[in-house]
Amino acid sequence: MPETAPRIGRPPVTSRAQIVAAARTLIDRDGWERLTLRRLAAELGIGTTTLYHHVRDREALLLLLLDDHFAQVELPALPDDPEGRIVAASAAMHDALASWPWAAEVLTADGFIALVGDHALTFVDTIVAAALDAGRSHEPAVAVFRSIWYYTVGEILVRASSARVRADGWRPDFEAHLARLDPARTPGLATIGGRWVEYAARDTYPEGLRALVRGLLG
Amino acid sequence: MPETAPRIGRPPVTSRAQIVAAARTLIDRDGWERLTLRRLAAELGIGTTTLYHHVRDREALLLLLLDDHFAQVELPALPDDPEGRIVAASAAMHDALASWPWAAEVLTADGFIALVGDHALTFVDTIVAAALDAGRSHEPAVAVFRSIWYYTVGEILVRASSARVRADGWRPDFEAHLARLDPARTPGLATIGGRWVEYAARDTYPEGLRALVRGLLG
DNA sequence: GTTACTTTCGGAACACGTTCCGAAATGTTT
DNA sequence: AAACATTTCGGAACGTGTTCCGAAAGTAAC
Repeated sequence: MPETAPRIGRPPVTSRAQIVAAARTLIDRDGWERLTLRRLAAELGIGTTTLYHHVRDREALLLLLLDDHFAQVELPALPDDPEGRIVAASAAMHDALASWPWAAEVLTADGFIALVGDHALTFVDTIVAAALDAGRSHEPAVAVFRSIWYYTVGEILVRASSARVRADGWRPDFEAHLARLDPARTPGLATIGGRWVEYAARDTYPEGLRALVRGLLG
Repeated sequence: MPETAPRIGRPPVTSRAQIVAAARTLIDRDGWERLTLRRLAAELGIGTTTLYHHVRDREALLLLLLDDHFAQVELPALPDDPEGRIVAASAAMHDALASWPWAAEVLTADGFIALVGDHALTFVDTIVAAALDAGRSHEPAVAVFRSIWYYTVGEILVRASSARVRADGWRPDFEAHLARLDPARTPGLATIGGRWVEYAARDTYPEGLRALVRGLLG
């Protein structure tokens, strides 16, 4: 946009890009959980309130960070057939998210719509376009993407949650809870028992994805 | 548990059940978004800090509330074939969550494992047991449940998010963002455009579920 | 009755995200 | 120069979830 409008008023002391950059610095130095708006403002040498003139929300900032991460991820070479393209793009999307330690936190910030930032849309589009190619009409194509998206985010969240459960103390609690189930009332779960937790920790994304895509397109 | 241990020390002024009941009262009276720990303690006539001796966390309280809701939901009559059983139980689980206006908030509180409270397990078990019946071994049966769970929660979250987007002002933002897409870079999304938002608002859970289950068991 | 022990209670304080609203800094007009 | 319009800045304050740690209230032993 080469529009240089009248440019009236006090000039901004900070840009959105600077904020994102400072946030990344802060995260790399002190860790994700120490990223607060106050600390971020201090890092930039501005008042905390000022952040709100550049970013709607803490959540909006997180989405900017997520998109910033997606900007550095490349879509791999894709197969020709639609199904293969969907699988490859989904796996790339999954890996991009899984390599981001704080993805779980951001992904649960606001559901699943606004989350799709500018750069992530490349991945989204590949999947939607492939579903269209495979003969789906508009609404079903979007539905295909959504199912894949749920599965992708879900598997990441479950694994993150499983890690947190292991780190805190209450993994024994949960396993004990499973073990204490009444086999008459919940025979299936009683059969599985503590292995539930074990399974949740295992990354079986690719297999599940292939089955899912086959079902969606089949 | 008829164990009556020595019972030493100061007797509790409140029980977990009373806390949950008070929370429900508060929600019914003032709305979900006004449920805070301070107000809850005030409702009970106890100090805010005291809540923490009965409940680990705000999140733990939400999970108790969710389970309390599931305790009032009945599993419908189920077909004989495993696939039909899975579909029916999943739909019941979905309806139970969808009828809970604050489900989205709770479901994103902590991922997907601890979330499965005591009463909800009836639904979980029905699905897992049916997958076992359909010939799946332990780990795949759990994987089947997880895929269904992701889809169920995801569709609820998307619809909740879509409603919030409509309520706030930034639906136009997002639609405009979609409309502004470069058709060369994202041809699929450019084709779909603003209808994305429209589709997200539509409840197509049953159709999607049937396709999903067919894929998972096929 | 006194002491010791165990458990629950809750006031005070902290950091957080967020909002109100007035101050500050610029471009434009007179 | 001066007044105005427009935009950004940020201090103060609110309500939130959460933790520290000492006070309170009971039971058991002496």
